[in-house]
Amino acid sequence: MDKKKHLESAGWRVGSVADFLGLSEGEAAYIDLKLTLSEKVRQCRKREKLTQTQLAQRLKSSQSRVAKIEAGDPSVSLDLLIRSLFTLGVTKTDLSKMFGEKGAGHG
Amino acid sequence: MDKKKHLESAGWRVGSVADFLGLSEGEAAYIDLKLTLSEKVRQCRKREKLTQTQLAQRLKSSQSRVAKIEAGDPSVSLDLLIRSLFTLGVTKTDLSKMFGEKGAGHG
DNA sequence: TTGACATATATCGTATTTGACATATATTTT
DNA sequence: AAAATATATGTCAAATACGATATATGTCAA
Repeated sequence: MDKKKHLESAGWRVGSVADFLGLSEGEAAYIDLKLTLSEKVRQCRKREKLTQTQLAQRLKSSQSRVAKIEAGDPSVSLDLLIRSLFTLGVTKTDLSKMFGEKGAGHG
Repeated sequence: MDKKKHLESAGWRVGSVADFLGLSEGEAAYIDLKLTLSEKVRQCRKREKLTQTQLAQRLKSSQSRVAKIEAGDPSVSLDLLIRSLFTLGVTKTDLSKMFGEKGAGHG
């Protein structure tokens, strides 16, 4: 987790953040994954040169929900995140690579 | 291909092929992914030698829902599937491998 | 500045997903 | 065999995720 490193370098004692918030390892990983994928949706949408409205049409959703997808809003499910990526042409193999890397890959 | 059989027995409304009912390519990939992950949940749970009831406790869910997770029931979200895997100790890297190894380039 | 377009945020009625429960059916143990 | 344990299936009210809509803010060109 390089998010952890980042927090640590900012002075947080991060080994215990999840505990402090009452989050299990699994819950933390789940939240972390959702944030990672929300960034990927924005990346892929821009790569395809689509507006949020255009992506929303393909998803049969709305611009406001796409905005929430990309903002990492907690009301957005993993289902919608992954369907968004599939709709943007991402394959399972591509997704696989996304899981391995993290964020913008600076590190 | 017995995947379709499996899908049908699990209650998915899968027509003869993924096409002529409005099942887009993205939607088909999404359903396929869910089925793959449901199998992984059972594998991982058994590897950990847990009962459905024990896993349900860790998930703060119920035995019947865990049964549905593993049966590939359509009422089970990707969120719950992936939270289950994380709860079973699967890492993002492990998940990455799951995505890669199956159905990536189906005919 | 204005106007046109893109994105963010809030609310709301609806649809889906949820845990809980009951109960049926394996499966294992004694 | 029966008892104990594990898993499957169906139902349902409540929680939550949804698309739609309105509106605010941002961006960029005329």
